[in-house]
Amino acid sequence: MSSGLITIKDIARELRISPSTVSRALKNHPDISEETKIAVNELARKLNYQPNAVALSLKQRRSNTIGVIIPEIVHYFFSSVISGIEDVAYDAGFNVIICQSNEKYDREVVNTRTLLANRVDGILVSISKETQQFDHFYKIRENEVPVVFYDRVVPGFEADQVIVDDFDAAYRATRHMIEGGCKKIVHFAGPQNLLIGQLRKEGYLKALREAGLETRNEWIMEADNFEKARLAVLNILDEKVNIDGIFAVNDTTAIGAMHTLQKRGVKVPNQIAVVGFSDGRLSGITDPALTSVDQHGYEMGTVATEILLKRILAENKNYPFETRVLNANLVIRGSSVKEIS
Amino acid sequence: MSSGLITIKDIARELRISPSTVSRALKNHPDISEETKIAVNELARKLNYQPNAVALSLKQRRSNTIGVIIPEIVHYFFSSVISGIEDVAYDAGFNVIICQSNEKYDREVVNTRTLLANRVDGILVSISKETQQFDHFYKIRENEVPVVFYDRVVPGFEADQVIVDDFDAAYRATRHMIEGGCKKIVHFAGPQNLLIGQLRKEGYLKALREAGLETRNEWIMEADNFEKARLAVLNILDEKVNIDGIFAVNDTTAIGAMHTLQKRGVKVPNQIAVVGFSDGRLSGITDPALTSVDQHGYEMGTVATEILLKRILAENKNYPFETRVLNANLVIRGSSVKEIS
DNA sequence: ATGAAAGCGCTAACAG
DNA sequence: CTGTTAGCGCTTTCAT
Repeated sequence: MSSGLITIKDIARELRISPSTVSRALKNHPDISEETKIAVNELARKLNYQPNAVALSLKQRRSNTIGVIIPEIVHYFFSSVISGIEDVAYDAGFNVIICQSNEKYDREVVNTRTLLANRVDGILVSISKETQQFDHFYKIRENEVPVVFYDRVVPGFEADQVIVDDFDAAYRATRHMIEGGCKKIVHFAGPQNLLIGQLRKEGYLKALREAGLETRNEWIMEADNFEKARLAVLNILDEKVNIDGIFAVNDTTAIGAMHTLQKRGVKVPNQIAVVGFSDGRLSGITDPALTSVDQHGYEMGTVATEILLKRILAENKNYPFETRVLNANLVIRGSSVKEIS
Repeated sequence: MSSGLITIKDIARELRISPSTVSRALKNHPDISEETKIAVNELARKLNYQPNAVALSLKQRRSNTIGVIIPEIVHYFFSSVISGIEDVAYDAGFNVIICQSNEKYDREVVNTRTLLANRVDGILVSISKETQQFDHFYKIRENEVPVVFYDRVVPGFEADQVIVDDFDAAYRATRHMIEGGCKKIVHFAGPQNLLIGQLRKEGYLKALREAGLETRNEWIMEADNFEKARLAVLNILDEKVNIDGIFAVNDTTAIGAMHTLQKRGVKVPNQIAVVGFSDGRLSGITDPALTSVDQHGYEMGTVATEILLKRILAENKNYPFETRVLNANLVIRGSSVKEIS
């Protein structure tokens, strides 16, 4: 923090008035005469006065800052969320402190400490893949700092939440594959300690059962990134597991699967259809383009921030928690549409 | 900011000692007896005391926060940069306030004001595509807040900088195309008010000239996104401009070009080779995979932050400015390698 | 070894 | 209409 910055006192001294008068003049307080108001504002502009937000925070016990804990910025979905958060916060005059957990529990815990120490007015969290213990969130609550979970929530933790209807989206995605003629669909699943991992799997299972199709435990493989998808596909091909569709828990995984299939000469979608989840920047540009579920990251960011700000600004914060479910639409592209043969 | 948070006073009251003693005990000051130290630390832990970083900032005139101005988070390159910034800042105990300019000059100006108001200890900036006027940066300097520019710098503004050798990278990329047999290469250029736009163009031109190839003004088109690339390609095809290579200022543009070419039945790379710049997540997954320049976003973030922290922590900040040039390596993939015919 | 007091920049209740 | 004062949470001289 530079020492060069002008304070209200500097203006007061120069104008031979008291700091409080300057303060009031600056906020256009009715008590102050036009004359002094003009003098003060003029000098303030001339000296390029910037009110010290830190002092304000301390005084008002309100930092006008919200904290964000995000698993990994370098994902189209998450960076879209941040973008949404940023835009809404910015319009409301709030700053955003970003903390990456890098999908690590330990780091997530430190992140919450940092944000509390910085007296953020509220926190937006999507939990890491590793997180299985939630004391740190209870600590936030004890400190009466509002939290909104987005996308990856803590099961059973009462709080505002913004999620996508993962269950339904996975169900519809799988049904789409079935309607397209798939009968033996495997699922590349996410970590089952994350609710979204469970829900996407359940949606997949529901669609299969509803259609009277076979479900098998071996058809559910934990694979949630490019490399794991590659290995899983190699395994499938080597073991000659007979399948005609892959529903992946996210796009990177789906793309990893598609690549490996194609490298091995398997035709997508005709031999094996592939569907992803998240609809990142990637989905449009593969060949064939990837069918995926649009998760509306930007919207999730805006909605979560609106909910958080509402609670921050509320007189009485004890109104019931809200769970907002965004609907995720299936974007059908080439990777799932088998050609008529 | 919640009122529930424990302060040093609460501890003092409970222990019937003075706040100053608590403060000292907490920082393990030699004057304090072991006894009280233990008592204080125990109670602090028990009450889950978190030092108020805001009060500290005010007192120490140092916020332990750095500000980041970034054009758009939703780009692989920029989000990688943030990731690098985050990691280094985090290790040094600094927070990161992110501001998106969304490529708008006005917003960038507001961003600088916000960061100054929040008394960040330093600022990392990559200027927006729109920015042509630089008063706001001079204002930062007047306030003696250190700035480091990364990737998109202000020409002529004396400051620490971290850049990629855009000129050389563009030169090498173009030469690679020439060596692969291209003779008529067009350039899809970025905004020429950005130094990187100019440098990439100049590198391209140098390679052509050096090889004794023709250069034409019509071969340089301003196209720096998917859509503009699409239109530019359509124009080329409709006008039957005879070319055999496209060097694009970034990957999105290159991919837009490739797609449109392929849709019109043009073979990439055999009829027209395509090379991008930035090496995002996208480049590996197109078909053919895109040859591109790896810009090392994460490294740029870490290096820029290290340089900034060094200056922030320096006793005397008046040592010469540093310009760090990261070398960008060309990643050769299928889109530029013509098959032997 | 501990406490009292001042001050970081700002606001607001209270007093004229 | 303006000034005085106290205080937000913390550190740091200066006393004791």
